[in-house]
Amino acid sequence: MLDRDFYLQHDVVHVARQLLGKVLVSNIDGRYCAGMIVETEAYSGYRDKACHAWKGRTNRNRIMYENGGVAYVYLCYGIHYLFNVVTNTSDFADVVLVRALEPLEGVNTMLVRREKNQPDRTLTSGPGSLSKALGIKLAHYGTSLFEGNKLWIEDRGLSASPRDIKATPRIGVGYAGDDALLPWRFYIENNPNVSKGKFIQIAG
DNA sequence: CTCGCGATCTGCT
DNA sequence: GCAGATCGCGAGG
Repeated sequence: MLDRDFYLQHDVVHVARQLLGKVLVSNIDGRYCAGMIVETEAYSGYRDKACHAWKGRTNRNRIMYENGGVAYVYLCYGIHYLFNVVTNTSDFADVVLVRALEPLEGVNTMLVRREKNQPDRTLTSGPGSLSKALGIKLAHYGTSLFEGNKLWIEDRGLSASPRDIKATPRIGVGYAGDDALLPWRFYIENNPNVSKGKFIQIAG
């Protein structure tokens, strides 16, 4: 699994790019699942209006201020659990949101959790969907990603080549003013599992 | 305590 | 394209 030093890197945007092609593994409720990360977004602490840390420390976001390498999970729209990786050293409150996976192992378990009969490109596409497929819930708030056995990330040598990585503005953060335009969403081009969310297009 | 709203997904049109 | 689901957070009284 990726070690502590990977998560302590200071450039969260770079980490978001590096995570493409890495493999997110869950061993939750006795079920093993793995998927290659194909879409991420970077959120950069108090400097970034789209980041939950922009308004300062609260009970919900307190884990973001820890040293990198733990999970920040929160409930969105009262329905979906969104999984983030805390990065950088303590007090920066940088995180990477994992937005989509390509299923690799444990597909049957994912199907059961998602209440589907057949795999399709939506099985782990979108942040709420992938959390449901992997069994990630609020109980995993603060889970260590480098010294536990529930949730971790591996480098299996699948990393995307730089020319296949595309950048766009982040999805669903229109309220963030100028920061909504930052090209901090990254995905692997032509991967069918990348989410189809709406985002603000940069002119040209 | 109340209230507005959100880093979404799905199904219907 | 659009509304509904569903609830904790965070601000304000």
